[in-house]
Amino acid sequence: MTKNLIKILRERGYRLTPQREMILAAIIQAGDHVSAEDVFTKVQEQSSAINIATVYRTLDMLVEEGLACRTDLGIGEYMYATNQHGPHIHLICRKCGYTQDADHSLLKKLEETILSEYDFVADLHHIAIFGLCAGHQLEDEGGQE
Amino acid sequence: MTKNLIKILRERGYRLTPQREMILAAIIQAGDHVSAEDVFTKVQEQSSAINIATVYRTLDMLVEEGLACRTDLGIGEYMYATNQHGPHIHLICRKCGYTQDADHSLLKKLEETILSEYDFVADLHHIAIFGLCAGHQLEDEGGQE
DNA sequence: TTTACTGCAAATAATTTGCAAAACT
DNA sequence: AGTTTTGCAAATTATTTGCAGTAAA
Repeated sequence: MTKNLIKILRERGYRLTPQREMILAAIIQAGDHVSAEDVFTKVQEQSSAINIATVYRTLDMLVEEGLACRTDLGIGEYMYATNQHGPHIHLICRKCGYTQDADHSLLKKLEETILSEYDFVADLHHIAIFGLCAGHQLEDEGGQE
Repeated sequence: MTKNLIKILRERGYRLTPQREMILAAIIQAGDHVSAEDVFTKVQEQSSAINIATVYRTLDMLVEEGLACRTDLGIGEYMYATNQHGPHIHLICRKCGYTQDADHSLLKKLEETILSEYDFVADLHHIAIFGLCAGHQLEDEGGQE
């Protein structure tokens, strides 16, 4: 896994540094979306010799290279995941923040339609959809808690 | 339009201030998604007596009240629109930022499925979908520009 | 050796907040 | 009058950046 990504990066002219190895390992092991802070913390557990700026730079580089994706889950910070992390939909309750995953296959049709009708390749691997979870579907959505 | 929202706000116990009137008018007249800055600028054209903090506070209040929605279009700032702004999908090219709107009806099925299978009321009125526009669909998505 | 990469600390940039003054009801 | 709302300026927070030192290749 990690080896894979490292190899790709080297092929594309990037240098292999222990920081990058650790960051890659962390984001892959997480097996889920993680924030830059999450990665930073996780890496610090293994070695304290890393800087948050490096985490941001590496993460951005991975996204640039199409090896990871960056998703806004509405919590004020971007979340990252490698593309090896299976595609899915995030359903996020705007009242309580409760998050559940929905099956990605729901989007197959949408993806195809968008491509054929708008000539647009939708990147729906880790889309976030906001709304109301079962426990918060009262009639007055606008009411203050 | 504006009167409508004002009335609703008053019914909910909010006070009517010229600032709020101007902000409401601006966001409604825009007829599209606007940033807090956009609103601020627009309102300043009419009257210079308004502060950006008030714009943010009013916009947040409208979202809280369910009268407007806040969408992240991936440009580093949130965009706002009243719910009177017709629902649609934003297709945003991650290479060039080019944005086009797609018909919201594409999501009807998705919305229904999410509700029946996950008991989740998806708020898909102004969803943003990232991907690649017609001009940027090269085979190597990861290549650097 | 060469040039990319990192750490550090300061810079950004959007948004939020505390508090006293102003204004709606 | 009483309480909400505003303006102002400072605080926050996530992320970015300049630059000199460090380390892959």
